[in-house]
Amino acid sequence: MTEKSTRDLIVEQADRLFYQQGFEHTSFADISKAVGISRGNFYHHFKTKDEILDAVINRRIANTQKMLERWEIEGERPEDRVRSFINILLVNREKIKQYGCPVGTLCIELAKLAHPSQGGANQLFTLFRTWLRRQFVLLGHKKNADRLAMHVLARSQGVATLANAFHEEEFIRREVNQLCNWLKNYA
Amino acid sequence: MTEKSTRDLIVEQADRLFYQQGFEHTSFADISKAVGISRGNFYHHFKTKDEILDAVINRRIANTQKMLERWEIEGERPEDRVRSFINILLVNREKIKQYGCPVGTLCIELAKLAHPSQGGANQLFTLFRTWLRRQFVLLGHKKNADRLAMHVLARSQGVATLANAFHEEEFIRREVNQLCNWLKNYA
DNA sequence: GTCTATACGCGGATAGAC
DNA sequence: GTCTATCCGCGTATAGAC
Repeated sequence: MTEKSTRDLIVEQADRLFYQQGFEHTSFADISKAVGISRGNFYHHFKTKDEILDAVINRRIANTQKMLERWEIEGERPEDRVRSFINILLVNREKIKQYGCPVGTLCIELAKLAHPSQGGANQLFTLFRTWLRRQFVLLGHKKNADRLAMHVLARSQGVATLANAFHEEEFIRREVNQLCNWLKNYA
Repeated sequence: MTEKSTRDLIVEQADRLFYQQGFEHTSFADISKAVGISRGNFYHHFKTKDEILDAVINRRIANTQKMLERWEIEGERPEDRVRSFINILLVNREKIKQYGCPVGTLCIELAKLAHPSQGGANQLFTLFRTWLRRQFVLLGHKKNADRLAMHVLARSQGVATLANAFHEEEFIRREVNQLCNWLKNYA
């Protein structure tokens, strides 16, 4: 069991704080306090805040890829795998009600900031899009695979946004069930 | 034709800038520059930035109410009115691709900031929710009216978020058509 | 690698003249 | 009502000791 490097700890805490408080609203002081190091030490690992953001995005991309691979292995049939995706709305419902979807909210924030790392954040969406598309191809919907992938993505984003605003658990359950029913038409 | 007061001009420009750049990212300097007044003059009209935010939210609430009333009058049948709502995704597609949905993105930002005006921003969602619910009641779906209203809201939010990330006009058109088709089941 | 001290600019907010 | 001048704290970033 190798110990986590300070750098890893910084990225880990920044990841959490960017999600919970937003990128711009999170200061170096917040992160250094969370990690338990001085602000000065910080700059030994990252020169700018934007560098931390890129590290956080890369971390999220790596974690997402691992998760998608896991779903690919665990889900026997493609429809089971798509259901794994839909179900994160339920699995993470508490966090979503508080902070929204980590992918959607970051992309939205970076778009408003006209931030250079927008593309990196959007890659997270693309990861899901490509993975979902593959599942629909496997289900025999090659021609409409991308259309169907985007539809599932959009539905789940909408649920996350309204769950964040209204905090209604029943709403999430209902929409998840509905989306799973919709999926049956293509399985 | 009465002239616009400076106060109105401030709220108008703040409204635009909060939408385009986000609330936190917009500074007093940005707003005063847009209005063409000095920063000091500013405080004659608003004591704090939060006061401007509240004024912007109230302006949006008033404008939304007017729009909903207009749709109520213009749309003969309830299904026409719901279609007016769905169609704003197309009417405002350029702005949505650039800045997302004004309601959704503000609510998400204020949630991350744990801002006291969250409730005010969420009221904008409630306005649409209540209005949509009434249309579904008129369509004879009294029991499921709120469920259907939330479904339409969620779908449109999801489309806005992905349109912002991917900038794909075809995606918006497709989803709007699909949602209009879905609506036919209830009309 | 980690710390303390510090520079520097910006954003929010105030005072007071005109 | 509008302006200029100014204060103050915070946030990013740097220098340099240990």
